[in-house]
Amino acid sequence: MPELPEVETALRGIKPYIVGEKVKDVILRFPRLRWPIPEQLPQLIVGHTLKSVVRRGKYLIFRFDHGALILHLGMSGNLRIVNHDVAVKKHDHVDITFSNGKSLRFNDPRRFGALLWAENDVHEHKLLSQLGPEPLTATFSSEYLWKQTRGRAASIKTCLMNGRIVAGIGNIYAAEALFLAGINPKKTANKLSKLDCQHLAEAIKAVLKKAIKKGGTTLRDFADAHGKPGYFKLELLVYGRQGQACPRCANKLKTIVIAQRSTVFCTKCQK
DNA sequence: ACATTGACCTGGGAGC
DNA sequence: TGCTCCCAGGTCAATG
Repeated sequence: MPELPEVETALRGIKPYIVGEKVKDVILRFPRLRWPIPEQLPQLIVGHTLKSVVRRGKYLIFRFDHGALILHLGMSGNLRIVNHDVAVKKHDHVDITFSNGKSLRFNDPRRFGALLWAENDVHEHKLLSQLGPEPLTATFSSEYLWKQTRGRAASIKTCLMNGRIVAGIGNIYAAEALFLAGINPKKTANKLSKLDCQHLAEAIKAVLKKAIKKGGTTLRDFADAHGKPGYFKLELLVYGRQGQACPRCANKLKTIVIAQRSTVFCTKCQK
């Protein structure tokens, strides 16, 4: 389920049920995700109080006084809040049970997700230390995008999906933002004008804000903390709409492959 | 330093 | 119905 708006939606859904609660138990049913979940996780956090949960890019960080859990949903991960005695489903790999009787349940069919423990400063962790700025902060600006794209031979879409340049943007929102900005996804990053960068930075912020407001995009398996699906899908302008009419000029939307990911765009509106 | 590709997984849908 | 093939929201690690 996972680009920035979906992770943000998951965060908002789970936070009220678990922050300030003490961890009662950790159940590892299938600890082999992208990397093995540390076996000693129960000993590390049982009895400790969850102080806060924050998002960084597509990662969620669960802070304790003595360290933090880093969680990534991969391609198919999902978090639910359930009462501790609710029957498990297929691919419910981990439960973190809290003293209020609620469990945070991590389901991930494809197992590209991750759950790791970081001592000390979590932002110094290998997975987080190289991340670029959050796209919804002032640091991510037209000027920043201009500087980052100078000298880059990769396509602009590849750059948007590069977490070292900007965090949290994936295949859906890269396509949507490029459409909104009227930029061909295959355009060499270095060839973007200053005006392109301005339009693109604005488009990224606009599409992410709107998606968060709508509660993320549901393709097939994303649901919020209560199992309720997101509703943004109907409003996607280009993603998944290959062969259909461009919402702006009615030209037929085309698919190309960029960096092994399918990319939908309008050949007339996006130059 | 940057760009590209392979690899890791399961499940759903299309086509035969 | 059932099989095979293709595709899917990510991104690290290895290679050029």
